[in-house]
Amino acid sequence: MNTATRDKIIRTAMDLFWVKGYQSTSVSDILSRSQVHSGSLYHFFPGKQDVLIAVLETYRDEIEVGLLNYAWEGVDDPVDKIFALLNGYRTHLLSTEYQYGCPIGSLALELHEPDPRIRELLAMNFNNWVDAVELCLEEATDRFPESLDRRALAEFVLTIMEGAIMQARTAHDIGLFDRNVEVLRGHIKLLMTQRELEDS
Amino acid sequence: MNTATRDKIIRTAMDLFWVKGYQSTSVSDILSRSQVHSGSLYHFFPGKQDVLIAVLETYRDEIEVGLLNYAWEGVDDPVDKIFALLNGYRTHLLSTEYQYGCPIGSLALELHEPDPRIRELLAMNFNNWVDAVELCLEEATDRFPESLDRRALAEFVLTIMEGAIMQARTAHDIGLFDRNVEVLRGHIKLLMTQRELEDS
DNA sequence: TTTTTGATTGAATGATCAATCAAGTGCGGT
DNA sequence: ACCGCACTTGATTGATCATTCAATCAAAAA
Repeated sequence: MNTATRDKIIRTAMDLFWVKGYQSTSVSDILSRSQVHSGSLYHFFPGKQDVLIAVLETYRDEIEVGLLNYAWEGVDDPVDKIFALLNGYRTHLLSTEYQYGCPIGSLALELHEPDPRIRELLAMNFNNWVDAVELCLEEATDRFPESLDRRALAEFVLTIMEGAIMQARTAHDIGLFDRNVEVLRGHIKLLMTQRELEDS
Repeated sequence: MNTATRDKIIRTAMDLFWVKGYQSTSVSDILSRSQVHSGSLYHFFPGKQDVLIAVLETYRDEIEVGLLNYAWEGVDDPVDKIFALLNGYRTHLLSTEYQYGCPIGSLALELHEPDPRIRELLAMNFNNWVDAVELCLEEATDRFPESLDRRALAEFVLTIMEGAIMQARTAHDIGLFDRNVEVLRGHIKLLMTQRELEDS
């Protein structure tokens, strides 16, 4: 199988879906940008929806190399890692003038009644993200109260990221992102203080 | 001006945009559902986008009667009000099998490069929501640390709502909503405990 | 009564959409 | 040399899209 063309389609679709969304991206947008002809696209994919599936599978398979390794370069402390991850999205927002938010979050809200496979892939992408944050929390387990529900807090961090991006993008104001992250930081500090009290 | 037809169009569009989103709702969807003919729609609105503008203006104008009064029925305590508001979205999510999330949040993420007027209306809707929560926090100002940034916490509450809906809807799992709200509740309790320490 | 005005009707338009397909190309195997 | 097959080309299809418009209606104003 000629992987080059297939991959060119996926990479182009990844970018277009990210910036314009799924519905607003036409198949011919993908074709003209990727310099591929319609017959080739339909040779590899039964339809537009299957391109989306391939895109979501790629995000799922590349979370480590495409996101985490990049955001965590030079960061060792597990708690710092969490905020480094958030800061990655902040940087993207700023450097693209609020055009690039979270590709998964945007798609999740855009596709209201998605195919079960698509919903599952979206959920899986969220899940992997939460897993990564949960791992950080587990690494730092001795700094948090024993009773902490680490999974719930990891899900909470995803929520902050998505909500902060949504608000900052809508208002074109990075302050909305920063204040949200600051409140999260305050919460995490409070949890750590609580643990210190437990230890003493 | 015949307000009846115009209003029928807006109400129908409100519902369709909420469930299907803006792009996935065709003008003929609005026409057939509202039993209005295309000429009438274009008599009142220059185009589809102007229907969206009217919808967003309606949300903006009716936040009190359409959302707050409903969610806060029989709730007096300002802190309870915040969670009652969140619970309103939870109820909608459940009773519609995850079809109805937050209409503003969905539109905000779906419209990637919106007309400035639309972006402004989306921001205004978020802003009014945050204002309402901030007012609750001000009513309860004596229960929170003096240094509390009430605006930031109100924005944070909106973030939780949007993020929690996004995750619960994607996974079709209300647990994701509930756990997010529980973490927020934990944070607010911690803030209140902090205030008690200040007072003693 | 006649005119004016706002609202309605619904067929028609052209653009754009996702998807199709028959004809071709190039290459590895025999 | 020949074949088989994966891939490419690009014109074409039919559906659907937002929008237009001339004709019509109803009721108030003149």
